[in-house]
Amino acid sequence: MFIYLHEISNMNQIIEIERMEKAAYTLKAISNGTRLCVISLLSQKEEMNVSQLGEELNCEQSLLSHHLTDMRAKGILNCRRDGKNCYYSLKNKQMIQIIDCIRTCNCV
Amino acid sequence: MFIYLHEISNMNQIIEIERMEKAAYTLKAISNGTRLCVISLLSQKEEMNVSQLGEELNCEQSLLSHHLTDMRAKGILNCRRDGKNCYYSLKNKQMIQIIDCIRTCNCV
DNA sequence: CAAATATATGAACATTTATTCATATTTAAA
DNA sequence: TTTAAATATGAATAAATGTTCATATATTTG
Repeated sequence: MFIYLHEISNMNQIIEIERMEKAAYTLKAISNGTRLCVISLLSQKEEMNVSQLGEELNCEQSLLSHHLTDMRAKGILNCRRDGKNCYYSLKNKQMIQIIDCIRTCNCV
Repeated sequence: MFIYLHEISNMNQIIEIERMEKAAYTLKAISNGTRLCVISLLSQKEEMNVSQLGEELNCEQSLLSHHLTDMRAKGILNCRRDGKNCYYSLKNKQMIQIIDCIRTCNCV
């Protein structure tokens, strides 16, 4: 089955959709209270290990680990092992902007 | 059952968690390719009716309607009826910032 | 090496979100 | 005043996310 380009009403629009899909993928990965708190904490503290995060967030070990593992898999966090501990940090400092944006945005 | 304030390790943290939960609520409501496209379009065009949005987004009528209704219910969009048409617009212009933020953020 | 600590993993289940389909509602126009 | 157009709604289902629990892995320490 063939698709002719002229049948596509607006090529730019299609590319925009693709970008928005990609953005949605990242947004989904942070659209959760616990995850946003992790990002917020890491925007202040550069690096924290899982136990530290767990204490601050009052989040059960396994659940937090799942969140962290997933955020890491989706390119939001970095992880570095030091002995028994794993230190997480923001992969992309820009992510803080989203938190700031949410903070200043009067919708929140 | 009583809760004593001194048992709460960090009151600010708790408030932060609450804020992040609220932020997550809004973020969830926009963390979808189609929804982000709606916001993006409305950041350029002020107002669009459902048919116009449907054409641009190549999205089935009922599905789009569900998205719009939900975004409206969650305080993201406004809706105004004019004859047979319903015109949607951004309730909060600030929402554009999130789109911009996503655009410039190199994570996307 | 055995025990303890920190963290990860996988499976099962619960909850949310997305999608489809059929039908209802509203308004305009023939 | 029936018909068509634009949009909404609800129920059913599918797919994605969140949560829990039991257990695994890695590392350190006695």
